[in-house]
Amino acid sequence: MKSVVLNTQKKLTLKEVARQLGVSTATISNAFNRPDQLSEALRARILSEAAALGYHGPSHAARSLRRGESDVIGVVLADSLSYNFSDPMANQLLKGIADVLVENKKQMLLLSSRGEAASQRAAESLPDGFIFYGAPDTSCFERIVRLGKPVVAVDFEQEAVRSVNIDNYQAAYTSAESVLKSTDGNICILGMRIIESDRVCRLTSQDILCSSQEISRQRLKGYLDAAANQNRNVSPDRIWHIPVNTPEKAEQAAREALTMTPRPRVLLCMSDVIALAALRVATQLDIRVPESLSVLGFDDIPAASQMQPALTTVCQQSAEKGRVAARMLFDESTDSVVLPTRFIQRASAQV
Amino acid sequence: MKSVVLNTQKKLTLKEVARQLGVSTATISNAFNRPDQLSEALRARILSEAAALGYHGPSHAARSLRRGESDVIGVVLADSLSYNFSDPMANQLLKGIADVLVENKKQMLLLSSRGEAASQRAAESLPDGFIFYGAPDTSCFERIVRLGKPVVAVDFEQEAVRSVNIDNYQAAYTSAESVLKSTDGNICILGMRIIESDRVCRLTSQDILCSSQEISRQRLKGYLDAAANQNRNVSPDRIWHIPVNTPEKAEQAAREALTMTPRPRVLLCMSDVIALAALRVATQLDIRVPESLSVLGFDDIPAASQMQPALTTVCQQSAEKGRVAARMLFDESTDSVVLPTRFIQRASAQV
DNA sequence: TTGAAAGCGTTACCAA
DNA sequence: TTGGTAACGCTTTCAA
Repeated sequence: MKSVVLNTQKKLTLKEVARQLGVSTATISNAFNRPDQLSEALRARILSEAAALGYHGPSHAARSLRRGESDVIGVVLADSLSYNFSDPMANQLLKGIADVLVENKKQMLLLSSRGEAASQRAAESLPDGFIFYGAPDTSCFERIVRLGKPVVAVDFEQEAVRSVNIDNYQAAYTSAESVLKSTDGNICILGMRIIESDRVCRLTSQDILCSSQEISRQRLKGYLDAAANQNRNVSPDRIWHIPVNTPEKAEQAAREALTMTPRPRVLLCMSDVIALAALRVATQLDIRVPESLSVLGFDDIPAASQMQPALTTVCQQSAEKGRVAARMLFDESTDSVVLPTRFIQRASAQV
Repeated sequence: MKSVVLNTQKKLTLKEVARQLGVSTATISNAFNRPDQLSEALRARILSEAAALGYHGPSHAARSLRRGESDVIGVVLADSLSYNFSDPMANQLLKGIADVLVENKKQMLLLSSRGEAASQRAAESLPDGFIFYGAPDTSCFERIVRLGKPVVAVDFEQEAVRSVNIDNYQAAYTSAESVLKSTDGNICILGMRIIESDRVCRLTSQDILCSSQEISRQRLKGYLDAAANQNRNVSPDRIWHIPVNTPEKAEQAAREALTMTPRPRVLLCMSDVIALAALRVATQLDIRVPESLSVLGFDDIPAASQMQPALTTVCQQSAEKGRVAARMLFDESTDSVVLPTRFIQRASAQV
């Protein structure tokens, strides 16, 4: 990359500034890093003259090589950055993390655990600590954990790494129970990433058997147990797999579900993005909510309460998750935590 | 920060690995950075043995000190990171930037131009280039520009710095013209950050006079000119200032506007966030859109087309803005560009 | 294909 | 309060 030449005739280093100001390098360094090590007057003079010279502070690379710290925290996202920026939950999480990083004077480097190996690996040694959001690529995760720096896992669990989670099973069970208790009729379940497939489709009885710790599986189990508890069976062909949590895919699944016969009376959705899509499809199909259809969401994203009708859902404070995770990075004595969730009853499903 | 001790008895450096594997440091370095400089077999052996030893690649700090490049790009946001994560336009922009950075094997460091000076300044020398989103704090901007590294400005203009913009005046003028042409009656304008105030309020005639290059001012001028062109005057007390582009503040302003007498027949909103809030308030007040009220937005965020009724608005491809800006960083021969916008007619305002 | 050695720009120790 | 100086871990040139 070419660079604009300004008042710089040669590379301006701390050493050079020291020479020009007639003081030692240590003094310049102290002026920038340890105000208490020199007189206020001298420091002021150095700072202003350095700026006049065009020197705006020590090189980050040299500084962090020498100190062994970069003041940068890496946030490793399970999916591509691109995807995460359009996911409301990820945004809330990042927001929470950002708040705490600012408080602690750290900067935020965004990484993806699916990132192209070679190019990203070089950057992995930069941060002083890591927050992983969502179950990452295993090799990436292990590599980073081996660095021996503080690591916090959000929304998944791994031995020897502290984590921030919610009880997905319990939250799903409780919310579904509340809704089902007061609403008879057929049930459909819409969830993201239940199986390995990149298309919207229904499950098979085989798919149900597989159990795992993944979020979607936990929620599925919660919904199914709540239904079973009322002697209501949900057959696999009434459960939709949605490959990615986007409005487009969700609408497709919702349309399939709401046009099947017999039509469902209750839609249990594993995310608000899905539930909101379902509400839109219901409107298009002239199905009245909650009179003819109850819709349950999960997450409580900002749009959930703004929707008409407002969405009944489970609130998980994603920003708070981010804050807690970031604080764990700075306080190594904190243990893993399971954050509480709250069932929020609004208009889309009466209780 | 304490660190977990694993199979590491002492600090594992490239040099140490070289010693243990019985080869030179240059060879190890080449194994990681220049595959063509040694035999495939040797490289494979080195990589695997190094990993076994617990060495996962060169230190970023040392590497970037030596090379003078970090492979990190800084994205400097005008507001706090926290705010940007809840702004749909910012998310789209970041998404676009992320796509191009991944292609070019760069990592993304998030900075705020309002960030606490001291803590952030140290990190400012890390990136190889910068994208500024939104008019930044002047001192931060100047400091970074002086670094002499590639810089691209998005949504504002500054001498000597290439930028990516849209024509806010024109877009506002054209869209307002289309809507006003077919709809008589009173007009209200709702915009964010028109004046310096942290409360929702109406403008005064004095406020109108001040002109600036800021986005909101440009859009305001566009709306006012389009109205004037039809001999329709919009008095200052029919123009609302909203301090921050959030649904809450926007709803407050929309409620004030929609309950005033005489009630407006047209609402020109400077963002979709505001326009969508207005649509919700209209629903609450039983005002029919578009029969009794036309609402015009700006941005075309994803939620705009999902709303009932769908929002008539101006599409500015924010993700594309991000992509273009990022590409400019890597191709210094590109000049500033003004991206086109498109008027999108949907249900909230008939044309 | 490999080895030796010279910095890259700082910080922090120790002495003055 | 200040100044010299030895690392920090790596890349790259040059010679073998």
